[in-house]
Amino acid sequence: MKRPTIADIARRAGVSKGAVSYALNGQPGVSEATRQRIVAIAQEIGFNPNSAARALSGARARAVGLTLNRPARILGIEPWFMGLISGFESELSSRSYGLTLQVVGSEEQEIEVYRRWWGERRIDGVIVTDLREDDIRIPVLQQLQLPAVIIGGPGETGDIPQLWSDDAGAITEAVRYLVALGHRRIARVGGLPGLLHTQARTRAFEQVTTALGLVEAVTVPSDYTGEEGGRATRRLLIEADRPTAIIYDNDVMAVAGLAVAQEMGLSVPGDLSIVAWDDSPLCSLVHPPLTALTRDIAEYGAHAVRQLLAAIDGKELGSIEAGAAHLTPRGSTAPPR
Amino acid sequence: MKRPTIADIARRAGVSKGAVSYALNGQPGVSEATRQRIVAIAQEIGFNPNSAARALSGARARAVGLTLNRPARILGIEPWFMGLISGFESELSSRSYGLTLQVVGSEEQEIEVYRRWWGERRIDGVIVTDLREDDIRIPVLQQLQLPAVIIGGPGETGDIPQLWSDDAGAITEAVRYLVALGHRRIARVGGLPGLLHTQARTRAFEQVTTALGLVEAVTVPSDYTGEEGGRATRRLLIEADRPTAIIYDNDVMAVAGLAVAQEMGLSVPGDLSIVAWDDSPLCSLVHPPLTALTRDIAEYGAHAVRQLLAAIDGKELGSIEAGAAHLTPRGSTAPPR
DNA sequence: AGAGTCTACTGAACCGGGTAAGTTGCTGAG
DNA sequence: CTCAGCAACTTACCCGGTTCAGTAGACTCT
Repeated sequence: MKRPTIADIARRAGVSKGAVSYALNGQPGVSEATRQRIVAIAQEIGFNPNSAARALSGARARAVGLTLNRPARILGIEPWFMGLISGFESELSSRSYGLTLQVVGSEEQEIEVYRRWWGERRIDGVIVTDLREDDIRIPVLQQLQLPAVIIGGPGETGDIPQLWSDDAGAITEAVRYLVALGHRRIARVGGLPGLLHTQARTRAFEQVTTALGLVEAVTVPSDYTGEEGGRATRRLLIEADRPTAIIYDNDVMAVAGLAVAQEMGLSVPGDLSIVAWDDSPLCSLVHPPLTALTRDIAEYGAHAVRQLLAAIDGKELGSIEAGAAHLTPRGSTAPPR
Repeated sequence: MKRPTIADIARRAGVSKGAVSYALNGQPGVSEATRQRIVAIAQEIGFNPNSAARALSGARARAVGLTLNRPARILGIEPWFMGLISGFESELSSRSYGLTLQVVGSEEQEIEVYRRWWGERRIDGVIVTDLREDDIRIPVLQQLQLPAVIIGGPGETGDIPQLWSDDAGAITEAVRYLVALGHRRIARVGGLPGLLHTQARTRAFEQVTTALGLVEAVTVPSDYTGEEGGRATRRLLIEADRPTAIIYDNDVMAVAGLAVAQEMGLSVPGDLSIVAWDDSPLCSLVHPPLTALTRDIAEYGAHAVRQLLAAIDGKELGSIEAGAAHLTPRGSTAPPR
């Protein structure tokens, strides 16, 4: 089956290629009657503009890129990325932009992918996650002048727009809630310590626990995986004065922590209360269902795409703070026995 | 920063554009000395061929497409798709192909996406999942002559190559194992009944349970979500002669089933044994860890991509049966009390 | 020596859109 | 009547690769 081109439409409409292009793109230069005739023909023969030809002349690829820097076995179970992707899509598909994905193994590889995408003109912009201190990806993006939006932070990103949420406020709410229930020994199992949003959470956790006079409110660094989250939990629970509540930096570690508690014969929430960061179906799936810090990840992703498309169009929206996560109490939190 | 083109290389090397193209693509027509000089210059200035220009002349977009037909909230937690994607990537990135993703809401929408991708020449082929009986996507793919590989089945797909695994063998192994442990009342919570591989599993489950003389070995249809899986489990466990073992068609439903059992005060594996289909970190995350039917999903995906790239190159590999899943016993199965 | 062959290129067309510049034909003002 | 001005086009070139049809020069063969 041959793909229809604007030349086919032009022939059938008895006009030139240029007129067809003007008509289909809503540009002035054709009469309303001709435009409607051309649009009707395009509809009829099922015309879709060749994206390569368009990209070649218009310099717009109509696609954005996303790299996933996580080992394969974690990706599958991390609801976070898929939630983001769904959010991206909802915004992209309505403007008929594509999403190009690439799994990478390191930040260096990620940079290589950005360079290649840029050189190939494959994408118009990228969405960057996992912002770090002195992030080595930022100077590359600036040098390439590749439109980008960074999710995570806040941090120093030069003129690259960011999107972050008020993690400090959320964690403060969670700690206050646990204290109100009567907990005094609260611990936290953190995400990758190198990430800026993890650091922001750690600082906020320290501040609020100090302010409330909680002793031994430690953060155990971890890496978002179930294995590490479980190990960290075990280390916390074998202490003589073990915590009565643990806040986890993601849902996967929280579920792993729940399993460790059960394995050690502790009842949740009787002996241990659990709060997960980032609500996902996973939290409602287990027994007891987990109290979580909920935020709309898909909406978060959609927001990032809107910022990116604006940047691509040359309209800088600047950095934006999205709504903070809020506490969704479920069965995993209760007053300590 | 200006993107380097072959014209830049040609100027610096003192040859024509054509010679540069031959040199970089390993075509005959340039001397070895010239080729090395050109490659060195390309390296030095960081040249990447413009993918649009390439697609426009060579008719190869160097990208493959994947649609995800699941509601957003399920996608995040279904390790299956992300596992597949990781597998795709490992094979695609080594040949510097891209992966274009699109979330869709229905098969009709999925077909629209295929038509658009084809018209736009955005991709060279697609990977199709969730094969159904009399699948309406197949005639469209054939009409468009869009190279494709179908994951799932086996079923009638005309000349479109398929990739499937021996689900019948795997489920037979699981049932035999449970019977060997002493179980006589075994139930199954199935996936979406419309999918061909679900039907194959259902038939095989019926056959093996009949052959072993198990009465009341029912399959409760479900939809792969935790909610539905939990509901189906509850329905099974309130029966007077409730099953002592349940096989679930995916890991998410199995975890939900475990939670329901715990919520009803049943011990796993004491009162109820659980087997999950498709092993993922999720199965090892919960307590007790779930016995699962393990297969290498990433390898499965990589295999599909190899088939697809062969089809794109005009070399039909035909339909292939991948290795069957095998049983990984963990703490969720034991002899019934 | 002259014809034929081969290597190593060059030049130009081509892919399918976008768009600046040019060309009509018509209207209306002076 | 003439000419400016405008709408409604057409023409032609551009994007950056690939590829086919030459062609110059070296080399071989008789």
